[in-house]
Amino acid sequence: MGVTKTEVFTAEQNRIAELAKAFAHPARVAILQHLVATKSCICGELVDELPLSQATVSQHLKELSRIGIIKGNVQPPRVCYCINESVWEEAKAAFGGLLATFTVNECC
Amino acid sequence: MGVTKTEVFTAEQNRIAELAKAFAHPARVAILQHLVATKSCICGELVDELPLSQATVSQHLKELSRIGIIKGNVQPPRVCYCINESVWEEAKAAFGGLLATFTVNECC
DNA sequence: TTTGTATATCGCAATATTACGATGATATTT
DNA sequence: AAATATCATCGTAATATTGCGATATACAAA
Repeated sequence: MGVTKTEVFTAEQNRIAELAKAFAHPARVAILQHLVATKSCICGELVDELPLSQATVSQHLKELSRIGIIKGNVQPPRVCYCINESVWEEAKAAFGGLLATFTVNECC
Repeated sequence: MGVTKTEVFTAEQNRIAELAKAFAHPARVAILQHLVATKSCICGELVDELPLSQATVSQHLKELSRIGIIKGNVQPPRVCYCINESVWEEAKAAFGGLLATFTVNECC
C-alpha cells in the first residue's frame, strides 16, 4: 500500500523510524553534515552545495524540519537553518541506545 | 520521480542513507529489537510477534538482508535470522561518528 | 508418495517519495 | 513603485515503498 501501519507499533519504534528517515536519504545526510561542519547556520548556500534544484533542497529541508532535527531562522529574504540540538541529542540517545544493546549471537 | 540521484553523492553518504533505511520503518525497528533481545536467532517467530502478514514480514527481512544488517541461516523448512555483527558495528560507527561531530551552533 | 510446515516470491493496489519547473510570497534595494 | 533576491509551495511525473492474498518452493514427516 505504501502506508505504514504506525498504529500497531510502539511510540518508541515509530519515533526511531522517523528519526532514521532524517538520515535515510543521501541528500539529507549531506545537508546535516554541512550544517554540522559550518557551525554557523546555512541558508540557500545549501542549494549551491548540493547538485539538486532549489525546490528539491527546500523539500528536504522541510522534511528535516518536520522531524525536528533542524530548525530555521527566518531573516527575510533569507532563512538560516541549523541543527536542533535537543533533537540531535534525542537521535544520539535513540540510535546509541539501540545499537549498544546488541552483544553477541548464539547461533549463525 | 521517487528515484534518488545516488550518483551525485559520496559513497559514504549513500551508505549511511542505506544503513538508516534499516531503521526507517517501525516494523524493521521491531525486528531488529527482537533479534537483539533474543540472542539466539529467530525464525518465523517474528511473524507471530509482529501484527503484519507473513508476506510483509518476509519482505522486511529481505530488505534488512539486502542492507546486510541481518543474515539468515537456512535449516529447512525454517530460516534462522540474526544480527550481522560486522554490519551492526558499521552502523554503530557510521551513526556514532556522524552524531558525535556536532558540537554547538553559532546562531539560531 | 502424499501431506504438512515454513518461507519466499508474485501480482496487485494504494500511498509515499523524489525531483523539478513554474509560480507565489516576502522583504530589501533601487 | 518597480525590480531584485531568497525561499516556499504547487502541480506534475516517475519511481519506490508498504501491505497482503495467493501461489510457489523446499524439505520433513507420515
